[in-house]
Amino acid sequence: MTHSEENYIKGIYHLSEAGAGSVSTTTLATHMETKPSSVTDMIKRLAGKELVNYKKYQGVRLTEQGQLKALQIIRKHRLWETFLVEKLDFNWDEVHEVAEQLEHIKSDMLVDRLDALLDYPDYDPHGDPIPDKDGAFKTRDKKLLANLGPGKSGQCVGVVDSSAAYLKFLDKHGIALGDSITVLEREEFDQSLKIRIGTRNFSVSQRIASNLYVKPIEN
Amino acid sequence: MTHSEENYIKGIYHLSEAGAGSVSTTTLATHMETKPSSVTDMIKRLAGKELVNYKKYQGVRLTEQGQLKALQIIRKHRLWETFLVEKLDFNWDEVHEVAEQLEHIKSDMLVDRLDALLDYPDYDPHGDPIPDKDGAFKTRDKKLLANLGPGKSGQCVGVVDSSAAYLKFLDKHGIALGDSITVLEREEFDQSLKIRIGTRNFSVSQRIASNLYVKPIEN
DNA sequence: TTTTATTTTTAGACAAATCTAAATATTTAT
DNA sequence: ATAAATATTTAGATTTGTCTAAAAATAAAA
Ligand SMILES: [Mn+2]
Ligand SMILES: [Mn+2]
Ligand SMILES: [Mn+2]
Ligand SMILES: [Mn+2]
Repeated sequence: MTHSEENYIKGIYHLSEAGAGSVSTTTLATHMETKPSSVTDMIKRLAGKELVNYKKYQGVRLTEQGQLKALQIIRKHRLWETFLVEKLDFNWDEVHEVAEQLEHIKSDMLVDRLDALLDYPDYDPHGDPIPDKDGAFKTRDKKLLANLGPGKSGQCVGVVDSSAAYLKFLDKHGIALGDSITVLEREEFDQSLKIRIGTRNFSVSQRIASNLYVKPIEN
Repeated sequence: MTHSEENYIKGIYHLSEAGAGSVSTTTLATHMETKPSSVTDMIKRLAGKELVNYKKYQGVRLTEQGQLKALQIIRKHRLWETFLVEKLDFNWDEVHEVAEQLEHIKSDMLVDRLDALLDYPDYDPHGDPIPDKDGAFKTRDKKLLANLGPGKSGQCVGVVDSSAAYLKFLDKHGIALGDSITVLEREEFDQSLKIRIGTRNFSVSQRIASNLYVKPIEN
C-alpha cells in the first residue's frame, strides 16, 4: 500500500466511525482536502484491492480487510504520538503532523518494540484508544462535558477534536487529561458551564464543553 | 524534496566520497538499482534545483547545497539507526532497512529531540560518524585490520560494508565494535590473519580483514 | 411531476518516477 | 585513424495520484 492509499483508508475509517455506514465521495474529498474526482479514482483502486466495497453513486465502505488495515495504521499513528510525548517531550498539540508521516513506516518489529518501550499503552496523548495488532481496542465509559449535569463530576479522558488550536486552548486554561472537573452550574442562555478544576472556578463555553470527554465519577 | 530525490542525493554523496569527484550515470544507476536512463532524468531534475552540477556526458557532482542536504539525510539515517539499537534493542544488522524509511521523515524538532534522547552520539552502530545540523562530523584515526602489522593491536571501530550478511558474519565470530584485536601473524599465501580477541585466537580471511576498521593502539 | 440543484462519474491532461528501445557520444582496441 | 565496444542521452510509454471541465445520475424544490 502507498502512503496515499493508507491515508484514504484511514479517512474512510474515521468518517464511517462518526457517521453511519457508507461514506460519500464529497465527504471523503473534503476530509482528504482533495477533489471528488480524485476520490472516485482512488476508491476504484482500493476496490480493486478489495479494501473497500464500492458501487457507483452509493458511496464507499471498508471491507473486513480494509478495516483491519485502517486499525493497524491508526495503531501506528497513536503509538508514535505517545512516543513523541512520552519520550521526546513533545506537547500534545505538536505530535499529529509528525505522526501522520511516521504511521507509514513499514516494519512490524518496529511497531512491536515501540509498543514495548512505551509499556503497552492503552490510550494516546489525546485519550484515543490504541488498537492492538488484531485491531482490538478498549472502549471507555465517557460522555461529553456538555452533557454532564450540574453537581456531577468527571475525569477528563479525551477530546473530540484534537486540532492544535483546540489543544492549545485547553493548555492555556490549564485543562489536561486526567483532571477532575466538577460542573457547578449550567447557564441556560448560552449553554456555558461554570466548572471547578482543583481549586479554580471558571466558565467554559458550550463549544469547549462539547469538545471534551469526561468519565463520570459517581458520588 | 521527495524520497526519491533524497535517496539519489545520498547515493551521489556516498559514491563521490569513495571515488574521486564526479559520479558517472552508470555507477549511480547500479548503486540505486535502477536504469541509466532513469538516472539521467533524475539528475536533470536535481540540477534544476541546484543540488547538483551536471554537464552532459560528464557525470554529476553535488553543489554545496546538495552536499549539506546529503549530510542532513545521513544524520537522520544514523540517528535513527542508533535509536533502533539503543532504545529498541535491534541488532546492528537489522536497522538499515527501517532507517532507510525513517531518514525521510520531515521534522527538525524530531531530529533535535532524538539527538538529545540518545545523548548526542558521535557514531552510529556501524561506527560511522553522525553529522551535526551543519553537516560537520568527527573523523577518526582508523585503518583497515588488513593493514595492521603483526604484533600490532587495534580497537574495532567500524566496518566498510555494513550489509546484514557481513554484520551477521561478525556476530557469529564474536567480533563487535569496541573489541581490542591483536594481529599475531599474517599468512602470506592468502593474506589471512591470525588474530587474538580477548583470550580467543583464530584466523580471519583477507576479505574479512579488509572490511573491518580498527583504531591502532600504541604499545 | 417536471424543473432545478447537487453529487458523482468520466474524459482528458499533467507531473513524478520509472521503464524499453533507439539514437548519440565517448572510450578503447585494432 | 578507423572500427568496435561501452556509456549516455533521447524518445516514447507506463503507473500513481492529481487536476479541470464536461457529462450523467441522483436528490430536492417548485
Ligand atoms: Mn499519513
Ligand atoms: Mn491522537
Ligand atoms: Mn531512503
Ligand atoms: Mn549505519
